Amino acid sequence: MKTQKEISASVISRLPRYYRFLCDLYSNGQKRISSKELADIMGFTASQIRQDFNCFGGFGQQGYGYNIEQLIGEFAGILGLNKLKTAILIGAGNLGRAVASQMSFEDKGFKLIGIFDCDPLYKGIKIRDIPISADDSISDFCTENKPDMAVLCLPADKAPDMVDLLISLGVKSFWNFSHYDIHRKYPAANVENVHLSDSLMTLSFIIKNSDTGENYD
Amino acid sequence: MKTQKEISASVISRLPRYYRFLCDLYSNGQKRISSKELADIMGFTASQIRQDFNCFGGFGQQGYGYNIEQLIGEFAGILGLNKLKTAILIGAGNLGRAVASQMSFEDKGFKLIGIFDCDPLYKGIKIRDIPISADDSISDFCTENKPDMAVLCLPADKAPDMVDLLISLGVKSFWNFSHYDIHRKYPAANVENVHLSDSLMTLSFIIKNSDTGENYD
DNA sequence: TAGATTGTTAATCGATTAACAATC
DNA sequence: TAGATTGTTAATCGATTAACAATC
Repeated sequence: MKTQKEISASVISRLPRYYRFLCDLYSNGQKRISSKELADIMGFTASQIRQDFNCFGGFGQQGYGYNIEQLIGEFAGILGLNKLKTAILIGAGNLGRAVASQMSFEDKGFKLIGIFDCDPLYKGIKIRDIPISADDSISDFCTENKPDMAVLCLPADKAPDMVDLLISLGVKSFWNFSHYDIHRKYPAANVENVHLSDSLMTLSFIIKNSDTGENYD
Repeated sequence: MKTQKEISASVISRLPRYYRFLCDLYSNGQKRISSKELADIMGFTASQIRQDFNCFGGFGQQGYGYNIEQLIGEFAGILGLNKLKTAILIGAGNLGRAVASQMSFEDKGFKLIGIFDCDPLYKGIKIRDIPISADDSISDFCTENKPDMAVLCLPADKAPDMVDLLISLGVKSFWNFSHYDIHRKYPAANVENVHLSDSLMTLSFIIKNSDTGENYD
């Protein structure tokens, strides 16, 4: 097993995109692709694509290009999508329910095994066959089921205590939709933040700057 | 009005974060901050913060630091949050309803003025006092109300036609939760993509690499 | 074989960090 | 004034692009 060393943040940020575009191409029936062609589709340079791919190994063939099906397999491995990870959802509000019902966790190797909310209103309602449970059952559930990851869809003010609890119960990874900065207190935790409001502010910035006549594409 | 020139993508990506942290500090009652202190909180270097701020002007005072309230005002202006932009939501499924009901559009200068879905099941249901309308009323609505931005919460297969329609109706900006690549066909459009599945794959990658013993924080 | 395209090294470009004079 | 901290220039570092020999 080859040890990956020092993959830069820039490269990492492009990996899911490669996977996504390659899956699209494959489902359109395409079998092979050159770095040049992929570059045109994705808006990168061919050089960059070859550099990125060669962080992980020589997947191509001179004079031919890359086999798309093989590449998809390689990237699935690189991203760890084939590795089973159990997940729980904390917070069954609008966003939590949307994430639980729409996100294809399975495609990424995650299995959702529990949903929790402090509001008794939701208790017993099922999403994808998983009943929403009360917050106070989290400890027992985690002790028994040892989930790997928690999706945090709860308000920022409730997040700190919840993270303390989950960390103490052995949860090491977080998909964090709240605005609580987990890394500050727990630098060793695996954290991926989703800040929808940051994204909307970025759009606001883009719009403002396009309005002033600066071109922006 | 000073023309902004050449703000790099790296700087832009940090702007919402600055705004968010500064608002937090302000709501905690803090009045001033030095680049050093902000750097410690945000995990940046003080140098970088001063460089970033000075893309937009000299907001600080030697020997004192930065006035937080003033900075928030500056960043609101930079991000265009004070500029009113009207928005419509396309797609009132789980995710669309979550975004419509939870996102504070107003804080970012956006006003949600219409919600549309092709499923007649939703017709008439109100979210935040805005009734969900049928898809076929979009043309008339846009002609009359000229929305600036559309939030796309519809499936990728329906996105291309919808974007064609919206562009033809004068919509120039998109907050795009679908996986359709708008920029490819419309490079001049203002687009901010939200790819939740990319984010989840990134977490999968982080988890996989933490498991192999590589440390990752 | 000839043509195409990779893998990889070298060159360029840009972003981050360090340093320090200016100044509040 | 002395101390602190900015604004800004210079140095470093890393990422992207270009080039080309290797090879299918």
